[in-house]
Amino acid sequence: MSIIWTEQGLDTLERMAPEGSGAQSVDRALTLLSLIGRHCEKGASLAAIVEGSGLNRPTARRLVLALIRSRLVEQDPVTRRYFLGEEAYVLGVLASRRFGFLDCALESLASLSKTSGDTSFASIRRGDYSVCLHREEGAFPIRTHALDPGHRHPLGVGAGAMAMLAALDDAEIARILDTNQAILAEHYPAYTSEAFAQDIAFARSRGYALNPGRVLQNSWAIGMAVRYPDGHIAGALSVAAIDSRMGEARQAELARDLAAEVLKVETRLSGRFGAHPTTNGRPFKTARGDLPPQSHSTAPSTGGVEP
Amino acid sequence: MSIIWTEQGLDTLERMAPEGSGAQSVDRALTLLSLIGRHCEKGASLAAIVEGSGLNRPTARRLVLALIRSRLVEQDPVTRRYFLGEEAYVLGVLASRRFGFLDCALESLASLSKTSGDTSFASIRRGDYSVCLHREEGAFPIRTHALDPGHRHPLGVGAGAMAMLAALDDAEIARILDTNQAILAEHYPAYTSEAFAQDIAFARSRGYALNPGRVLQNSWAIGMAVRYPDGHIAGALSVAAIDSRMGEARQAELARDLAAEVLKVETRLSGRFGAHPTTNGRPFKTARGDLPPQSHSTAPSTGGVEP
DNA sequence: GAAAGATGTCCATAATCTGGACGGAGCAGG
DNA sequence: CCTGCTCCGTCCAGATTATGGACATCTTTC
Repeated sequence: MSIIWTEQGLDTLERMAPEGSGAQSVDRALTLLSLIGRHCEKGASLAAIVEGSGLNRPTARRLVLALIRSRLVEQDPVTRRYFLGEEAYVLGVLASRRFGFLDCALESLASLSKTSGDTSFASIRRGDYSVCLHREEGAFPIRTHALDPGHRHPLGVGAGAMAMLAALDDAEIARILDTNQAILAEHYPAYTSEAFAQDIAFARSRGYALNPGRVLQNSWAIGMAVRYPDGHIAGALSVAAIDSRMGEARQAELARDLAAEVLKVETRLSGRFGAHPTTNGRPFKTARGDLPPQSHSTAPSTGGVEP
Repeated sequence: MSIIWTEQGLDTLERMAPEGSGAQSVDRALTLLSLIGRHCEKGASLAAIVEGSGLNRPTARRLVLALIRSRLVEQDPVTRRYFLGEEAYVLGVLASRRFGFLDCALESLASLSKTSGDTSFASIRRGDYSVCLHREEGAFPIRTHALDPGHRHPLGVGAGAMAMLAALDDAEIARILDTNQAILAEHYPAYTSEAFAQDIAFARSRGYALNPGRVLQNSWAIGMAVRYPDGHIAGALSVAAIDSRMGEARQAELARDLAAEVLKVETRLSGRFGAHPTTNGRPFKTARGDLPPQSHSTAPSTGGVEP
């Protein structure tokens, strides 16, 4: 009925292990971890994990037990459902010294939702996907719950994700769309190549991305990308509302607010990561989608430090 | 020379796997993850990882590669050092819906450091250890850097950790001290059984824990535990200063401020987790130190929901 | 500029993980 | 109260997987 793809499935496993590079159980376990993260609100049942991972029950359970031993995952003793654990929180806090996008964005989301009355989101790119980190509700009573924290959509699907996609160069866009081809065709019929081309062109000319109800009918949204001081993309902010609240005029208005907040977030990021030009105070780009299992001397692409 | 135990070693591995419960590479990999988390500031070299884990290089590298594949870890292409990756940040954000201690504490840390001029910390309990999540510097020029984010000390070592320890019941305290015995003897000679008994008694009678320079000479601190609405411990706040700024009078003064901020944090936590009495809006206690590899019906101890 | 110190890699051996099959808990209905 | 169903957790022989000593390479040091 809905086009949404919440209980998203066994995509990652297949594509992930580039090729016999050892430690496969670890790969599988971490896939499960990510999967459990997506169900962070209500927890993941073992069945859901099995279903979502393509593994079989015993294997999944053994791996999840390992995650529990490390406290990355907890199991509700009564519901038997699996949740992210305390260690995940701790690691996140420690990692946020290098990836503080959400920290810098929260305030702006609050402001956006307050002035607009609609719901705003922060998303980041993770490989060829976009993950929602936070949803800030607005006061307007009709709210679209198309996107929950933890949910993941292919890059380009949704306003924030489209803003991030449109900010990339054409070659990479092509690669990403190609990689996600199968999933797009299966779960997001509204996102044809033409739709992508159109949305990308729109985003580039207008400066903001628009999702004209492609994921969920009547649920429109606009989004803008946020960049680290060095220019690479930190994430995106977006605001969603029902279509009747997204006419041309209001789009322009929201886009103005959005732009202002994006600037603020970038300023905060800059204050936090831009100050250490020589040291490693900010994330370096990693290899992208694939990851040819290391090549000592063939990583000049971006460098970790200054140009 | 220093008593501090920063580059802490191969303790976890040995004790962790309760006994042949499968998925051992996952255990090892996640131990490495935690280890890398401890070096979050400057990154971990492969040598440090090898040293710290007790594994050998090839194995460590293979496991770290698996972590990199999952984006939980990144490697600086030039330094070759390993850092926590973006996925760790994402998971942390998602987990923080259930463990938002630091979110609720940050503001109070800022306030504490501002009014006192000294450095304040937020720590949480992780098993039989205490992990520092955040350090907020004060204005006073002489600062002790005894505790960095990511650092881990046995429960009871340091003011915050002692506050959490003293809040537990005697049986559990005994178990914890017993578990940590070897590490304490080796790395924290100042923490004798008598010292513990004394500090615990002090904390319980005064309402705040005091570290009279036991970790680092002249570096004193006071700490107080913070609780979730259901009474179980969320973490601790602490303030550290050189001994000359920790006389009885100032202790009392700081303790008063600390108590006020602890109350605020607990109020925030309550607003965030207390509101959902029936649903799973807050973390449930997990099994403690060990974790007898699951026992379906023998987990009535704490229950996940309401009494 | 050569030694020392790290990092990354290979491959035969040995231990580990896999997954079909089984037992049990909780629940709805007759 | 029992039956049927679903979901969860566990076991064990077979097969795939990980292990770590030894080697190659790059970087730093004296």
